[in-house]
Amino acid sequence: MTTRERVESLRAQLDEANYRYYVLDAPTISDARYDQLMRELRDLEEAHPDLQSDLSPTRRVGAAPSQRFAPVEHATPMLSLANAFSSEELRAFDERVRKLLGESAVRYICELKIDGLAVAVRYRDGAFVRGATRGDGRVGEEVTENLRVIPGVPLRLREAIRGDFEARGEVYLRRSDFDALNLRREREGAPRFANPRNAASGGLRQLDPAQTRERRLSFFAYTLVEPPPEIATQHAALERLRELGFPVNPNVRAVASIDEAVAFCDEWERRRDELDYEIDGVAIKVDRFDFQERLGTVARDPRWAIAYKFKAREATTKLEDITVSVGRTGTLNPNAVLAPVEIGGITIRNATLHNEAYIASNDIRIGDTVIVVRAGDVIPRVVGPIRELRTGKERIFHMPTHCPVCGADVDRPDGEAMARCTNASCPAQLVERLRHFASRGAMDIEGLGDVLAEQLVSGGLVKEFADLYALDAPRLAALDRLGAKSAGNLVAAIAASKERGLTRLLVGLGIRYVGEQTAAILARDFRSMAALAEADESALQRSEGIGPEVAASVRLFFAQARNRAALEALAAAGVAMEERGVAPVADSAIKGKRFVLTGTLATMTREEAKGALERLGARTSESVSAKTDYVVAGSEAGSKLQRARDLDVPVLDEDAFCRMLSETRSPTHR
DNA sequence: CTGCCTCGAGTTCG
DNA sequence: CTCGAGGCAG
Repeated sequence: MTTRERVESLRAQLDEANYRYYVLDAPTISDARYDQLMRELRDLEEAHPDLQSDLSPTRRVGAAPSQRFAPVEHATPMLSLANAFSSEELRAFDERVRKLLGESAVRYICELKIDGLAVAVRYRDGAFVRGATRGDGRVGEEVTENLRVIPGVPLRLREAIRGDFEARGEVYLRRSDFDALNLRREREGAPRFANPRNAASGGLRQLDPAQTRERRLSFFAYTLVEPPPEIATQHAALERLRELGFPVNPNVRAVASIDEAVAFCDEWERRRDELDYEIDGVAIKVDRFDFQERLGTVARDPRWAIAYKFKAREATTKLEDITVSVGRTGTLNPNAVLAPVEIGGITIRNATLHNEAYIASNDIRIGDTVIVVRAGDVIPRVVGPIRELRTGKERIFHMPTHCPVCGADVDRPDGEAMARCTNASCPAQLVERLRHFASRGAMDIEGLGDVLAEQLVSGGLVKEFADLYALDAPRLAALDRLGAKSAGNLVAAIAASKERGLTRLLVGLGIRYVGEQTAAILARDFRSMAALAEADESALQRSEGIGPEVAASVRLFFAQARNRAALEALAAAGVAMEERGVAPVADSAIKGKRFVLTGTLATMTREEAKGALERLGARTSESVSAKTDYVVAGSEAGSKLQRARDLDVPVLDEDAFCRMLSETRSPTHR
């Protein structure tokens, strides 16, 4: 074999491996073998400069940086699609198409709309010669060298088509590559990217193609420009693109009616999170090219296709300010004040920014135009700025050194993420603690929410928890916006809370590391506040799940004179200091089983379901693991249900769950 | 020491 | 719901 033949053979093997990996998704050689072939080829090319070629897989490492991106005129304009936001609009589109064509039924092809950047790639005699961004559709930017480093873009077609050939598609970044990229940047101290599309867009427009390569961009082709006559439909064109060596998205469906297209849209709007890349809708195209031609294009949009857009999950808006609030544990929480923006039917005005480190690592500045997402989790997040829109007037945020409410020093212990107000009687903390004390999981005082807590503290009526129990209706009615009737209801609710029992009282006190579960264990093992107050750290650690940190925190709470006095005042007011409530059933079929509740149940609240389970001796927890016995999934169950399936944990729907409850209960009835 | 598993804390809108 | 961090088993 001559050297030239060996070089050609290596290139063919590497191209084939690439095709099997990126297009067929079925690798046939190991990464190590691939690297070995690549090394041999590189060595041969270095030794024989006359054998070098732009089309060699070795060139995917990235050529020398270019000075700028030259404008490229698209011979055929890169069209945009008209948008539809509802099934009604899709049906109207279908009617118009059928009327214009005079057909009673038209076949469509449905393709996922990948959230990336559209590009055009040109080939001459089967060899990649030029790539360009969409630009405004008529003129784009030349990004040939950047596209060359994207493994999914074939450098040579699998058939050497004579003359010019052009395909179009989407450059995008997989979620997994996006996460890895951000992780790397975080380690390097570089700001995170807000979303995969921005990272891909920036990556493709790097002057140094080697930088583009590091982003690990991917590619899907979806358009064959100027198809030959024997290719008469879009689905045949996709098939052809695949044969030629382009990655083509597999989630495509040819349908015989608009109803099926609507079903496809609904299905993928539901399933969009299953994919490793982001999609923002579905492109619906008339399948037959002769029909497409007859329908033509008006203004900028073709009349033969429409883009169904999913409900938005993100939007851009202005970050007008960052305010700082004080939490019940004294944490200083930065909040984003946003110009109101609608995402998925809800208007967002505020969002948490967590802490100073989050703001810095995402490079968020006051005055920025920011991207806000509201994904599967309902709570919106500010994920990052659009740096291109900066004016230079943006301000970097710094955490205040003094509490914005009481003016006390702010402290941030080494290694901790949160800054804290050091004043234990800071009014803001008092309000938040009071709210927590009255909350559902704690003393459950109905009618005592954030507004009233604020009024009680600022009006000087409550300085510690016990003061609540001295309130009477006339004094409450003196507060703004509280009538005689609601004042009476509140007094009754406060009185009722005296009998909640030790667990809930412990939760309400807000001892660090003591939440619902830990409080329940402490109440179970120590039975009374007095016994708990006397327990030393080693006694506490004998309880299940209590380690040195929690034990020390509990000890510290009871060691402080102020807390002991507060507890005495509560006891004097008549608040129960022992565990109340029902003894669990001695024996039942589900005793000791671990349940996780997720989603919304129709016939009961999550709290009620939890109570019912606990009375039967079962345990509930918040996260699904291999130790979980059952997951109860209501409607709109989220990631926990997914995890249950991954771990093969039995899943009960509401019916099955109710049956289990009643069957378990009946033997204990007489 | 490492890798689960679990808990606590903070979170938005209507 | 997600993150951070404590508890605990191997």
